[in-house]
Amino acid sequence: MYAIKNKVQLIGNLGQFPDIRTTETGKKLARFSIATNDTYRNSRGERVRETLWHAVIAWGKLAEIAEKYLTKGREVAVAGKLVHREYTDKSGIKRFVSEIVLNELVMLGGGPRYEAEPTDEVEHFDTEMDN
Amino acid sequence: MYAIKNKVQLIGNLGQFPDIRTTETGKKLARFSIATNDTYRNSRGERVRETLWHAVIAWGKLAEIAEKYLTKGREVAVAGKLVHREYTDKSGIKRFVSEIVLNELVMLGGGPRYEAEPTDEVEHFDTEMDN
Amino acid sequence: MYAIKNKVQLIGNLGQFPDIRTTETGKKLARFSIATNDTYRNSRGERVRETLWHAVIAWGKLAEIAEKYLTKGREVAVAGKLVHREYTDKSGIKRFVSEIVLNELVMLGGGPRYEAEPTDEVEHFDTEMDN
Amino acid sequence: MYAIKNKVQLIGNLGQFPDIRTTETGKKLARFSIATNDTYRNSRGERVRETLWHAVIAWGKLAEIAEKYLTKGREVAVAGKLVHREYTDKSGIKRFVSEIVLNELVMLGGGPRYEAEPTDEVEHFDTEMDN
DNA sequence: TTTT
DNA sequence: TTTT
Repeated sequence: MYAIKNKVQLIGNLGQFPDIRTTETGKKLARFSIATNDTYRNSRGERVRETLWHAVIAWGKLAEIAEKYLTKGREVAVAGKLVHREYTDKSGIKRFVSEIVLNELVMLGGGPRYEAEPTDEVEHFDTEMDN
Repeated sequence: MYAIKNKVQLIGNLGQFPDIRTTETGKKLARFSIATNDTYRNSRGERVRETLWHAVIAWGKLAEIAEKYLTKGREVAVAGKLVHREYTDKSGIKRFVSEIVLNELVMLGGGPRYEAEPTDEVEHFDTEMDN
Repeated sequence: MYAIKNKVQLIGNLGQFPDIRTTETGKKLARFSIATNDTYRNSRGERVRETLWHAVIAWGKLAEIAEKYLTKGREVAVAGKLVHREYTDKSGIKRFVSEIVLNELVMLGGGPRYEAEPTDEVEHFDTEMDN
Repeated sequence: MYAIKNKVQLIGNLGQFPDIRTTETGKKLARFSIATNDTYRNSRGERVRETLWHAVIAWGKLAEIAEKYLTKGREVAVAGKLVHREYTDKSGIKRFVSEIVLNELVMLGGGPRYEAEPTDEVEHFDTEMDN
């Protein structure tokens, strides 16, 4: 994709450690969520905090970097392409999901800021996906 | 929103004339879809064309400009903020939608031209919105 | 400026504390340099480090925030407009300078944090400025 | 370069046909200027038109595309990296120049169209370049 | 002149 | 589910 025609860029923090998988064809993918935080004044003049959670996916080399370096809470800047997919969930309902396919990943701030608890790592995505 | 923290930018063409509405509080909104077109080579080395349709929403003055100047097929460059909303459809199913809340709109190519003033602060509304 | 038509964005570190001034008309301005750091492999396959220094200028409220919160070495993300000016130096030589007029400033990493409100419209001044 | 750390993006028109050269090492380069146009209201409330001219340089394949497809006046969207160079002019005066090293080039509006493949990594050359 |  |  010509990035200038479809470009998303986020600066925020990881909600969880990346979820790492490998496709049948041997390609690694990493999924994680990034929170962007905003504060603004609403119509009544009150300061409101808004957090948006964005689903991102990294493939190949970027997935490997995500696996090695990204930790829960980590501050990152990412850029990628906005895509929209359709899938059918377990109950047979057709659903849509929008996500950002990364092509850039820059770690910000100092080192890992989260001490990894011995894990009960939760999957955040129900569906299997093809490519 | 600090645009640098959550920024989407698209260059593409309108799929249809904008859909214009007015909220109960008298604010105008315009909704339309933008197609971004990509051609790339797939794993078998074939040229593939990919079109992605992105839902965008413009408020207030940008909505008025969209109403006046945007036409089906028009080439535009837009920038905005990526948001994700949840709603319940008519059949009671909870659905998610991702859309781009515009703060910039530039008309490209031929045809009548108007460049929307950038509205930096995305306007926030407390009111519920239908889909 | 329609930011989408002229947009620069940098993530890097301040070389020095901002230089703060006030124009005759009472407007505050802050000037500082941001280093962007890159490592790449050159044609001989050696890892090379490249640092670029960018001149930035912030006006009004952004200048006040820069004055209060920006420190030497601070990691920041900035966005603005690329401008080019011509001036005559002390020895009478005509010189050109390119700089980024900020409209967004986000502090990254640790340390005291304040996120500048985006000022969408770059402020324009008729007055001459020294360098 | 991680484009997200140093990114410039312009939408505007070419001032002239690109100037095409080839380095001693056989690499093609194209130089051209892009005008970005802005209208804003000055302190006296008058509408002012501002045109900024940006120097851009494209290497390799992008230079070839520029040579083949870019014409005077052509509307383009470009993205690249902001660099600053120092050189000594014919009269022995040390001068600075800022320019945008392209990694994306999209032709807009009417006319023959070709969309340059994005080259994410800016190519780096050890050789000196004249201006 | 920064940072990792 | 993050961060300040």
